Amino acid sequence: MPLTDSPAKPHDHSLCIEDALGQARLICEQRNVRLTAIREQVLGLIWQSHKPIGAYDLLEQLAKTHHAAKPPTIYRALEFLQDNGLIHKIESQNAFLGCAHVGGHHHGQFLICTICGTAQEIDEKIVSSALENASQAHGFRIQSFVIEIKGLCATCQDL
Amino acid sequence: MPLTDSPAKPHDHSLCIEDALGQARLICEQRNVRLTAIREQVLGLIWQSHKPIGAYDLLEQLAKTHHAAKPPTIYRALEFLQDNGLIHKIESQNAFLGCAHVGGHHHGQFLICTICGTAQEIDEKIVSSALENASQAHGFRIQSFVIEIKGLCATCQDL
DNA sequence: GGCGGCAATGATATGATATAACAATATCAA
DNA sequence: TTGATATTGTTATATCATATCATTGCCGCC
Repeated sequence: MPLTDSPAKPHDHSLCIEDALGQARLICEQRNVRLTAIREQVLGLIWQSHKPIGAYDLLEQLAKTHHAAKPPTIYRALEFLQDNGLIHKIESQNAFLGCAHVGGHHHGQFLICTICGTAQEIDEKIVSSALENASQAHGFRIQSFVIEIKGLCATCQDL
Repeated sequence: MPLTDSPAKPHDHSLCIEDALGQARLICEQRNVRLTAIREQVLGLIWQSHKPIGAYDLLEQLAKTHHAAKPPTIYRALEFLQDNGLIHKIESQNAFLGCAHVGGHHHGQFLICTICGTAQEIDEKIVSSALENASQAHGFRIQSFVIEIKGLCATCQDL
């Protein structure tokens, strides 16, 4: 069962990527949307790292094989991937990350290490229900949320 | 007791502003840092709205009375105000908001209305302890966090 | 008071992130 | 095949943010 839940643990990351791409193809087929070559390539580039990656860094990578790539090329692919729940944007870094829980509801919770830069996506019921309770207490109805927790991952604490 | 906890409730907002500026002067005196004219003016401009405001919108306002104002002018003031816990940045909007709980620890929790744009700062123990629990479960040590909840405020739900 | 050091601001330039608008091409169903 | 729609190409520009160095202001110290 690849798509390891922890970027901190060592693992064969090429399996993560293949798995993510495989899931993406399935999802897109189910949703009847087109995972075109550009979109798939961008998703692959995003999955090559457990760190969020910026749009212009992606562009630089993409441009190596796709000479015509320009900012809109990347941003369109990113928009598509977000709309279909395949990636998340880390708002506090203007950077993008593969979604570790495709298919589910789509607001992530992220643990972002301030040393190594990895971002681990979690999906903790205790967090979402706390948000729900707190919001209700203020008469507020949730549509979505941004949860970005900064600190030290297990590995970097031991350095 | 001004500095109302809910921008949704009607209130005399000029009191909010005066109160915020008064608190800011106190804090800066205590911390032995200078709340200069520019910094105070920027803080006042930020407090004129319960909506997060962008740096260039602030610049436009500031420039009306301060002809020399340029982007660095604003960003320096914003940095100072953030460093001293007087404002927050809303990461998902690249915009700034007065801090409703000056003096305390400094990561906010925000309820942001997708209709009217107001952002209410809350400080719910249930949320912070849920984040703490969830992080610990993953061996992660929290340094700070970004919590931005989007949805409908009480007022806009009734429209 | 004047002088030296540091904090704050001025000024210019540029970097980094993101989108608008329209043209050209590809895909696919009828 | 053709027409409708989605995708990509292309150019330009909007928006957000910082680097750098010069100048000014503040304040303690002699």
